[in-house]
Amino acid sequence: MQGFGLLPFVEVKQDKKGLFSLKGNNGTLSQFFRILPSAMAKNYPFRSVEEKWQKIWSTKAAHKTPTLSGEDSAKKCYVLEMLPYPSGKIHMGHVRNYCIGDVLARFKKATGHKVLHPMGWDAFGMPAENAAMQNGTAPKTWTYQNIEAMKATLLALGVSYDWERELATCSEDYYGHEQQLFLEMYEKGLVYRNESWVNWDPVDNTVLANEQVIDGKGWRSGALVVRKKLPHWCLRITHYVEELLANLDTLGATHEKAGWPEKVLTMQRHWIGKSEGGLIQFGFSEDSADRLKDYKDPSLVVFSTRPETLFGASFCALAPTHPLIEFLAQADASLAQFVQKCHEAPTTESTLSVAEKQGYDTGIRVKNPVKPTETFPVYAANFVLMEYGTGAIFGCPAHDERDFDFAKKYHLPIVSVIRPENSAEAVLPYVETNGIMENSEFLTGLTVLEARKNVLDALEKKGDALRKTTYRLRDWSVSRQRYWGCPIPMIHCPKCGTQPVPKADLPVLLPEDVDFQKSGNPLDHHPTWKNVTCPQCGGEAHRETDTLDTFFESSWYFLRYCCPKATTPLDRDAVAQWMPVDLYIGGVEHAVLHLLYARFFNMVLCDLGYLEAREPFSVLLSQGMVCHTSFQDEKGQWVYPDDVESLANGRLVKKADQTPIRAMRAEKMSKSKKNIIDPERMMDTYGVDALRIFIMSDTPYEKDFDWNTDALEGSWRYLNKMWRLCEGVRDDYTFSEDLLAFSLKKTLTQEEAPLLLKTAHRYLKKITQALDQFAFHKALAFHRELTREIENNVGKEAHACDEAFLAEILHIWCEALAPFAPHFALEVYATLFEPKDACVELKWPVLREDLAYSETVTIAVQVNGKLRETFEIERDAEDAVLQTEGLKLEKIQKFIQGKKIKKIFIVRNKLLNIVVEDR
RNA sequence: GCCUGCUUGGUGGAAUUGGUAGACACAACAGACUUAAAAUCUGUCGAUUUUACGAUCGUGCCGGUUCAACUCCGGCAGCGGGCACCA
Repeated sequence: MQGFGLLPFVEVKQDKKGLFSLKGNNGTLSQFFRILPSAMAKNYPFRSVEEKWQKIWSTKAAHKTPTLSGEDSAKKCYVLEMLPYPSGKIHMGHVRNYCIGDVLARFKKATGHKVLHPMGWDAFGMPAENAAMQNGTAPKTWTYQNIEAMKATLLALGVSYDWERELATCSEDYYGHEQQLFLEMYEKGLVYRNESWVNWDPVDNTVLANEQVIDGKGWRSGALVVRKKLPHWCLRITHYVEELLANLDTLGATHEKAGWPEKVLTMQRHWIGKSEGGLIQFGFSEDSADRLKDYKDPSLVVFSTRPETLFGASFCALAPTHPLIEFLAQADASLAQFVQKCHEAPTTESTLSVAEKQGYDTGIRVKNPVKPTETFPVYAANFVLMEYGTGAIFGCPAHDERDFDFAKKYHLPIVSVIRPENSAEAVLPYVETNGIMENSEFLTGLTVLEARKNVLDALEKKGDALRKTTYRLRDWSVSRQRYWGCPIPMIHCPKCGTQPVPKADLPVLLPEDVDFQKSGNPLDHHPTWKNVTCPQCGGEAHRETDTLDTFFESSWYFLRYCCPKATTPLDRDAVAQWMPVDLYIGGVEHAVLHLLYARFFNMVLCDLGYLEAREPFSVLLSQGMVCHTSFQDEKGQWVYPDDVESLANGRLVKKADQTPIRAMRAEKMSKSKKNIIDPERMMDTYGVDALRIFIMSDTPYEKDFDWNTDALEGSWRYLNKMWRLCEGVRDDYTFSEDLLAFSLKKTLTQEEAPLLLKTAHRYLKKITQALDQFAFHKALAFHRELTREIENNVGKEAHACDEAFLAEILHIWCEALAPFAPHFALEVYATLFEPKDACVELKWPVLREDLAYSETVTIAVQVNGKLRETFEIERDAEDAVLQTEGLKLEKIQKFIQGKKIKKIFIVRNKLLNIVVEDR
């Protein structure tokens, strides 16, 4: 039957199953569509498909890590996602993280890499103890219950983890080995015990991290936090500071290779905070000698990065905890009072920074080392930190804002010693370092940098200075007065002092009969656990009751994944095979602490002989947060998105009582603001693959992601549409097993290949490139375009595209989707090509590079840089041909008529710009 | 305050790294199918202007380089992130 007149050309055909379909190729009916009984227009049955493939993966051990032989080493690929804390439920942030990791792991595996893709649990930490205090569940029970629940969700998500390598950091096996590593570090001199100031909660009897101090009060007890000196176990991360800093330069991304984001490298550089300067000695003035005759040091040592400003110095300021201040306070009650006041003030660095600058004139005076006739006062000051430099500074008010404020407050002289290069006088404080020295005797007239070198040379010669580099980074205090952590394997003996636990006695196990109702560290008031005999003298001794900071566990878990069953902490060969991690994916919130500690550990373990690669993570992908609008009711209470209803007039009300709701801006999903979407509910409603596709769509991985359930539904519709497309194909075609093999073997020229095959290869190339650049959202956009091409052409071109070619096209289409939607892709693959389900994961399609470009190109024609017309021409046409063709165009003629052509610019295969005289 | 990013339709975002701005989606609107709805399919969707063909403007703002600028340079504004008495 054929149409005529205004009716489109239509062909009605009846297929094998007796269904009718219409084919048309008119503009209004360009779509191939099918008349289907409503029962046939069914959706992708995600539940059964997911269940089926997850079962197959598990029984066939599809995600087991391959063993590597020698020649495989170039093909190894270690894909790692930051291990989660088992808080109880998988949240959307996790889903995003693990989807990125899984797409990469599956893509790498499909392209022939030998992939290690493990998962585990960062299982020690406070929430488990809080749960114990609140509901009496033992931390261990609570933690393992959570692990079980979260693991079930991850399995349901279809993430390709090798679960045989799963580890929980709270297991004896893991922390026992960790204790051994701790002892080896101790033997190497990398562990020491130190007294330092901590935030102490006097009600809970525990140390608080800075983040746990809120407005100077303990976050749990509400008690006023005090500073307390406490013995701590510390790790000498500062021994590695130069390497930690220098290697950052090698980690960045280049044209040739991916690397770490520049942002993270910058943050680590700042955290390390290297500054070069000098230690400068200030002698005490003669009139102070009397008060200082019993003081241990004959002079005051100050660290400065700006020694060239010494001629403008007018005071020294010391930390309240500086030994000189402590010494003077013994004889000066009001100084002691001032020091006391400083100690009581809120103690976090952020609250310190807003506090007013306060000083106390000690009455002591020091001599200016470059001008010994001049003396100036020594203050105790609340803004000087004992932890940085020497805990003492000299102030040059003219060239430092803080010193300027201080000098004004206490009426100290302000003398300019640097003037800007181009003007006679600076607006003070002048803090720039480009300038010329003035009022500085032998330095006057020099540039700042010359003066700095000069003055240090001069002072060093006299023995009054020593060049020195200081860092912001401090040694890592790993002690926590907590129960649910790795016990520090040390013993305190009243006779022999502190002794390491003999390695044969490891692991030091956590006791399980613990009382959480008393405040303080449960290990400390356990009746028997800490009683032990001294390994040296055999006398009565007691265990260290501090446990390790949980960052300790996360600093080496990625190494243990290489050899999870090893009887030593690490198996050198296995680690050498897999390390470094090729792709590390996680949240940017770990940019500094975790990633710095892990790098440090990696270096230490190299030096302990466990591995060779000094940097653990080659490429770091830091993903953005998952955000959602948060809602508040009239009373300012947070409301779950699920409890909010949008009325026809656009207003928002509470479902329960129809009271108005206010929508706040989108921010990171968090329990406290209730702006959370439960991944499991989304998986139940739309299926896992829809969720996986959605979370990888639209937004680049590194940016924050605004949750949008409508758009998730769009991904679900996309899967249904593809599902229907496949049903149509199945009705029309049967692909024999040798068909594809035949097609792939065949070499094809541009002329032989049907258009759709060329299109498929063009998109395959784009999708592959996008994935190589981690542009997942673009890969999916291209896949949608490919789907549309297939949809628009498969019916129409049935005779022009024989079955072998179509088989190849559909292979590309299905395999390119597999990393994103593995269940769907496998099911489609199985129903089209592989009815026996023999295939448990798909290979990446083979690209026919020579077909991946079309033989014609569109040339844009511009006149004076403005687009006026386009035309089609065969690829790689000569410039002269392009020019003639372009100038021939009617529209172009209109624009250049009667004007003189000045110049013509030609970009091969792209564009033609005709520059004419403009009148 | 210092250091960093970022700024493109109603929204998320593309743009082969200087060469056709708005791919692909979400939302919205219109139409087809349907008794109706849902689903599905089709179309429209930066602004101004034009009956129409089209034209002009348009990538936070101002200026520059260039045949050609979202892209490069200089200045400004806004938003986000990191660090914050660091001597």
